[in-house]
Amino acid sequence: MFGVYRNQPRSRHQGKCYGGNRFSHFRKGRCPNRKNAKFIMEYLKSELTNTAVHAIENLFGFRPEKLDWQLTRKEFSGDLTLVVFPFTRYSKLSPEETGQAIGEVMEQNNAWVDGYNVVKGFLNLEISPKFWVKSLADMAKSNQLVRPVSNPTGVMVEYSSPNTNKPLHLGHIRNCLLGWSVGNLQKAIGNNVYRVQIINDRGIHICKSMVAWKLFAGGETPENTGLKGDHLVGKYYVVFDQKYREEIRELIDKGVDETEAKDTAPIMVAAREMLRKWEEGDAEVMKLWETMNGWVYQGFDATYDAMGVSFDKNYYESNTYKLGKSLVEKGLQKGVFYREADSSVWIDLSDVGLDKKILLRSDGTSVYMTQDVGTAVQRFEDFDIQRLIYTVGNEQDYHFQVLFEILKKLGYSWAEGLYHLSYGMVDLPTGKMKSREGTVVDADDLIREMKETAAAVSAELGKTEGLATAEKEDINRIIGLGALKYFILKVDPRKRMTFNPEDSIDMQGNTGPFLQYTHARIKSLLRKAETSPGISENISPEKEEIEVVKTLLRFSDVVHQAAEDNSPALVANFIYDLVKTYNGFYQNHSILRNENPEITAWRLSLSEQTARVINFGLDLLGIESPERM
RNA sequence: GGUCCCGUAGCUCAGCUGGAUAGAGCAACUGACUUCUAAUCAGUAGGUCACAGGUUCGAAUCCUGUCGGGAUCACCA
Repeated sequence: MFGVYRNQPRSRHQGKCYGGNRFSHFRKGRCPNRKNAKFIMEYLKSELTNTAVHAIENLFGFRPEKLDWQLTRKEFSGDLTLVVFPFTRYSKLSPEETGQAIGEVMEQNNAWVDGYNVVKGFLNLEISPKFWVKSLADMAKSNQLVRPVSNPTGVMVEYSSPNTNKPLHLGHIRNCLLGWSVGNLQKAIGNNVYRVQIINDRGIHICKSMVAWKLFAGGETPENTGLKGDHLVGKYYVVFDQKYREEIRELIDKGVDETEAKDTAPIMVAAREMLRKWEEGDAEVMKLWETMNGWVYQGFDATYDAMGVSFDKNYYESNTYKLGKSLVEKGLQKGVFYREADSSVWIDLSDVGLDKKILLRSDGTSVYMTQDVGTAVQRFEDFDIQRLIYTVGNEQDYHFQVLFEILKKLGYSWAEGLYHLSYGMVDLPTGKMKSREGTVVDADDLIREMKETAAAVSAELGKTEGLATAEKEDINRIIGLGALKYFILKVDPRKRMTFNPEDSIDMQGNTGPFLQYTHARIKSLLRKAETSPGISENISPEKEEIEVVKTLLRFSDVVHQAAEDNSPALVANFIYDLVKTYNGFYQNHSILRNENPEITAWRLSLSEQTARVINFGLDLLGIESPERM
């Protein structure tokens, strides 16, 4: 049976880095209630909807099911726009006349509507400045920025899930940042979140590292070399591969054919023997295995810590790989599975457009799928959860399609709550990352380089002069990581993305540091202010200020949408929008140097709420907001 | 070959249940720091939304097909 290990077994996370898709049957099915799909302040919308529905009913004798509201585009005057095309068949009027008729009634009947104009089939309503002033005041008073869901559920998020034979790389970074942020999003809307990973700690890959270490390391340890544990083990995985290829070449030179050479190279034979002993529970092998995995976990912990991600529970494949066998028995009895003549067990999913899939080998052992069936059941027993989100690259789309289908057929009601957060590869300009060609971007290296870049930019701009070294370093860490995380998270998860290690990640424009900078600048403003932020009824806000309020009011809906779509990118793009809008205001209006203290107080309040939303939003992405930079 | 994902400015990306003249950043060019942090702001230039049909008052968005890129279809994980 060992002959089947032709290559390193793949894990949840492979050497390649990964683009998601949204094919999931469940994606569309599970959220029929999409009334919040438009990021428009609910309150105003519902107020206006009532008025508009009445107006349409009285005018045209027909009651619309729902209205199409959108924020008025900048090039037109007005704040909110109602699309009236759908009503023309009832009004028997032109789109312009229809809009005029509705607009007139709305202006008369709704206190928030100050005026209106109609362009083609678009009714643009002008909302009273009082509304925006009131909204900001409400926001400043409220202690929550995101409306909680009415019935919270338990949500488990799985991410990272590495192999234990080499360090984490850029692909894991995307995976971890996505998983972490998706967990944050669920939490933000009020769900209970459990974060887990499944660690592929057994199998031929770790045996390769073990064999190579035993043969060539001369007793090297993380302690006596100063190497991070995961890098040390990864080093010997590379050594194994080099040695293995040497041996194959030698055998081929002696006239052995290639297939046989690959099969009989002594170091590979030794690795297989080690795996066999591991499966028997051989004491010496187990001890080495535990030691080397221990090194790896220490290394992983350091990287997770640097990334700012953590887990509530780790699952280990050495514990779970036999799970699921008893469930197969159950499935056989129910007739969900069937047994072939050679006694292997299968499921036929051709009724749902999928193939046949094996669940037990003819020798009775589990496969990846069996294990995942077992682990899923285990997790729903371990935790009070209704949903389980797997953050795994899109190369495993098919696997999860089959997995979810199997669990449904086994009759688990929670199977409807399974979701594969399928994300795209991270490519290099030259194509895929390949460990053999040494083009893998190491996570630790990348994080370190980002901090160095931040330090260099900081020094060049002279921004942190006069601060203590420790504080400078902390700021550089926050900015460097912010740049990296935002760079990755602003992209739609399911799309593949290109990363060029030659260009360092930018710190200007649509970047993490730009958002952080805006936050730091507001904080500085608030420190310097002699007036406290506050709201006066008499304020008549400027155009730029209203734009900021409008943007702030979208936040809750954006977070809900992002949680529903499992897309941190929506939050990232929103914060960028907010910051652009705020900076437009900041650059054009003086805040502290203002003769009217009421205006200063209002602008400080606007700024304070903006900083609050930036801070909260960045936190959802796992990005810290510096007080100064 | 079957199935699935992707294709928007030179580059990296937005564009939400179909809505107005498809938007940002980078790179290029022009302007704004004795004034709250210029890691900023304002502006110029840059597009047959891969292509062809269809549905619709209206399509980058939905449907069909074609082309291009990728993934997957193991008694591997």
